[in-house]
Amino acid sequence: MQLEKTLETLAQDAVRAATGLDVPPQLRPTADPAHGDYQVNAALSLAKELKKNPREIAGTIAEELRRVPAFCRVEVAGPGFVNLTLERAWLAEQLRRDVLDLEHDGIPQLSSKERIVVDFSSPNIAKQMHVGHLRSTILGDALIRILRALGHEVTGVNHIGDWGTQYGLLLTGMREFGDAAALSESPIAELERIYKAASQRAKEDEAFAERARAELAALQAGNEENLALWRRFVDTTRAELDRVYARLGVTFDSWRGESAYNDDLPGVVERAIGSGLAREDQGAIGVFWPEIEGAPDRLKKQAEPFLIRKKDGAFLYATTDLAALFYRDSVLGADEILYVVDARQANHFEQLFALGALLGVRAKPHHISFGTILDENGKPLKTRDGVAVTLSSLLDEAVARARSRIEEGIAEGKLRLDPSAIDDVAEAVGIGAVKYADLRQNRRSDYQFDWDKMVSFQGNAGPYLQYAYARVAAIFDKAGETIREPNHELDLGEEAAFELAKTLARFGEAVEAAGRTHQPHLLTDHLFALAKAFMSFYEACPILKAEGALQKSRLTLAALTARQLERGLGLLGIRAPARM
RNA sequence: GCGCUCGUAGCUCAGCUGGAUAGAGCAUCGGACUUCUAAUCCGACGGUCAGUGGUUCGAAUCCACUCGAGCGCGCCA
Repeated sequence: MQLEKTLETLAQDAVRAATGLDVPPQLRPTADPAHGDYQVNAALSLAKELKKNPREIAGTIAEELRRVPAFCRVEVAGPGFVNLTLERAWLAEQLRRDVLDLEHDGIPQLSSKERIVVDFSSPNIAKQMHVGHLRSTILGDALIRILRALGHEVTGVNHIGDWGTQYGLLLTGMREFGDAAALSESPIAELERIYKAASQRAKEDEAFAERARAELAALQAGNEENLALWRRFVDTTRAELDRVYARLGVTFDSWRGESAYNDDLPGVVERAIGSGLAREDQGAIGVFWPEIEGAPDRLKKQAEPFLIRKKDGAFLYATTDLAALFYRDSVLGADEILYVVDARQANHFEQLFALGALLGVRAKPHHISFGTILDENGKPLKTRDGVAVTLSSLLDEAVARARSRIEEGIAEGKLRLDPSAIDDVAEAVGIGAVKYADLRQNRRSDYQFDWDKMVSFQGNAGPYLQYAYARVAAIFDKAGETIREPNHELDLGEEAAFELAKTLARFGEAVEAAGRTHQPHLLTDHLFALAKAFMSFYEACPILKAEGALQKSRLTLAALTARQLERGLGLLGIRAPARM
């Protein structure tokens, strides 16, 4: 359920009844438990408008709130706060709806469903995926899962870099010194080798460079042989990428990449020129913002144009992006388009979106920007030799560290895990830790990657949540029930049970807020609070040793916790093993 | 030069539609395992919210300036 939203509605009704004004009630959780569970602050800001003493206004609001069964205590305090204490029986009754909601576990189903396209991951063909792709991939995947859970119709697109000038070098390089066997064996490594050698050769050997340009021109003109070889590059790379995605548990609805828009590019430029927005300058074609009526203020002051065609007639990625924007708007019929891309491209997207709007694009685009992954010294994460760390080596490292911690735990008798399950659990914990470490942080800021912190497995980290789930799952193992069975009356008399219930009752709004604001860290924050509340409950309120109605109540709270943890982790793309 | 993002506890970060004594994790210190799994729990310590001024009954949050950091800025993606 959405506890705060529910209470806010009740409070707004009370404020309206008390003052005649339909204004936000300013409901907030209290900072200090001595002030109750929630407070309504509207009286303070209404004082000026109503020309009344804020305490007096608070008094009349409190009067209304005392009639609401959700609260057992309503008090005016300080300069005009209205402090509210939840009626536990009411909360128990409300939470029962979530207990019975086996389909959604309390996640609200939005009435205004939208068609959303999410553009994420987008690696280049013929290159290893590296840490630079990590955030986009797991952030995009989590957002898709969250938005779908809320009822939106979502299409995940991998806008791969499968077209461009590098293919001239690759085609020529492959023919002159490529190794067909190596290309089949480990395609990306071979393509990277070829590309490196070819670009070096092109600098030293003008004839080679000329051949590469000719092959590129032939490819773009539709030469069959070149297209076949290019397709081989794409397909073999794709197979290798698929292995990384499978490991991450990430899937796409579409792999429509740059090459798919190739034929649209001349038309896109024509359309921009025809509308009077783009013009020629020094042989190139672009949009000069100070000249554009209706352009956003900031862009009006920008001297640099948004170029969509180079002076040699070639197109740029701005052109491709514009073509993709049109396609997603008119062909896919998107209401919203999310671009999960590095913050450094903010200016590019600002211009792309502004131009799209001026050209009549109806879909609402958002740049879901995120910061750079830094090392412990605050520099962009690289290997010792200055190369970007590959994604698979990073995952290998995480899983290896998880495995050694698991083996340690088993040796110390602290973890109970069958040896045959170690591989699987290490994979789930290691990869879950990588994902959680990223998702738990506000995506806008850069984030410092720290192996020790991430794999310390203590506190606010993925394994903590997985451990909480494994603990609760073990109870149901022993009880011989599934986490979907118990649906008994709740008794929230004990503090730990009440605290847990309050957290459980906010799961729905945590998912909703994470989706609405495209910030998965709002969900990780909530899940951590939930796991923590459960751990306290677990220590304070034994379940299997309890009896009668009390045991049933505790079992039901534990069951709902397990369901929300499993589903919540699932929305982040993190597995929850039943044993660890 | 123009623009964007950001400075919160020793470290890594939440909080920023303005509300009571600024939160969490890690680290440090002290307690709790013949266990429903101690990757846990309970407690303690720790902050002039970069600085200055302003708006307000009230500012970490809004505005201005200063200092400091990162990033982006015509034919790469």
